[in-house]
Amino acid sequence: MAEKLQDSYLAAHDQLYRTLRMRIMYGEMRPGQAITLRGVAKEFGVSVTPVREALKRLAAEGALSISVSGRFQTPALTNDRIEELAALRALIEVELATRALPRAHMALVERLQTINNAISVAVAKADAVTYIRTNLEFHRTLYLRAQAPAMLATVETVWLQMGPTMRALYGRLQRKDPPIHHRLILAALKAGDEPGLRVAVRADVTQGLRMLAR
Amino acid sequence: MAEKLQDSYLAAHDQLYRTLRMRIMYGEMRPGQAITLRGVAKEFGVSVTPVREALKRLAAEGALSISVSGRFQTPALTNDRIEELAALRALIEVELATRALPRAHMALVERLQTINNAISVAVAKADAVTYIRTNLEFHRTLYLRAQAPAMLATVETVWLQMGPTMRALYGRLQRKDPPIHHRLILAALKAGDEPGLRVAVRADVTQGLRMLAR
DNA sequence: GTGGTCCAAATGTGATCACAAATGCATATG
DNA sequence: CATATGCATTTGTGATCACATTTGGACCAC
Repeated sequence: MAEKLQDSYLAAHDQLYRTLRMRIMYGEMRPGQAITLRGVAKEFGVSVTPVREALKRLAAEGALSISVSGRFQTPALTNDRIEELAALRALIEVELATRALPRAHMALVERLQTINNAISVAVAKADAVTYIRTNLEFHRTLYLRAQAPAMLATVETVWLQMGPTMRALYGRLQRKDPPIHHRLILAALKAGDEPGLRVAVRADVTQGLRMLAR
Repeated sequence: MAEKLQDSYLAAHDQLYRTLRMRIMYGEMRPGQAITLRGVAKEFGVSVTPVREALKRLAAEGALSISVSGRFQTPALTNDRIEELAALRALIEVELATRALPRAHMALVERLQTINNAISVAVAKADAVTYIRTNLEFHRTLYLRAQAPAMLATVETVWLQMGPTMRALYGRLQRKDPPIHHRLILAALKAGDEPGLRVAVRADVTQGLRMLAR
């Protein structure tokens, strides 16, 4: 099976998948950017076989779209699709936060605050990729406490689909302030305030949507 | 690209994907059943290359699980995982039904009633596969009216993951009656009763869960 | 200049092969 | 009879090749 001795070793197609997935989810690619089998194969020094698997997998998750002739590119989402994905985020993430709440102890809140500081730094530097990555890390860290792997996987797929678009939106946004809703989330977690937490998460998730609908 | 002239032609790996996906979603395979590249390749008269793509794609969607040594098999879900997937169904399908409600005219209700009759026939014959397929067709027909393709795709992925388990559950269930909740859904659609529709959909989706938790 | 034609390069697809690891069963051993 | 050993088979992975289609642009006609 071409696997080496160490457990940490990953098959080539899996390594490719993870690397490309991060690039897409964290906004390192523009919407509509083309990807070719031989281009990726050359960049990573492998043949087209593992690249095909990685790209097909990403396409199956909606991270890439396939043209009628089989070409791969990052998706350029319509406004309707963005609204739908944001609604999905709201539905699932509110549930995940609710399930995490009874397990959210002080140590978790402190970790979230640390991540939030990193988000503020990224905002100050206008570093879009770091902003997106740390922002998603904030959410993922909270939701991991929900002990709901299927829900988390589903919402990560949604994040993946929105990656390139979020990057493009960030450029238009010109953020200057650290995320206000994250503070509301942290306050609700500390207070054990479930209704407040649900409102705060929903607001945070749908916040970026409003500036789009102008 | 090895495609023929007609638009209806599909690439081999896509044809494989759709066929296997239907087998899994509609409960034609038992939980834990093994699938091999060469076995599928031989059955369909193709090489392993397109089979690999189809199986990897199904695995990416959670329809198949991969052992540490790379073997494919249908997933055997834990009770926790089943509860989680049912909760996901409830979240998303209630939203889809709500979005479909204002567009649900009489013609749609009549189509749903026709499908419901087919479900009753399948129940009477104790035909598990037909029951699962027509039951999902009932839901899909309603949700198509919601004009929310991303949500529909997400919930179909959940159905896919539950396929083999639903079949196993059906064997234990020994259904004798046509689905009572579907009648409640139809009544709520006719009356334009959104709260009633939400309750009915949620009950229908989580119904099968209770007999599992015994 | 505009639109059409043709051809070379680029691209995805599927088959085949070599390889390494895992599997499973027969055989041996206590 | 139970357990361990060894070996042939099975299995997934990745590289390579041939092929058909698509793409892009140069070239030409009007």
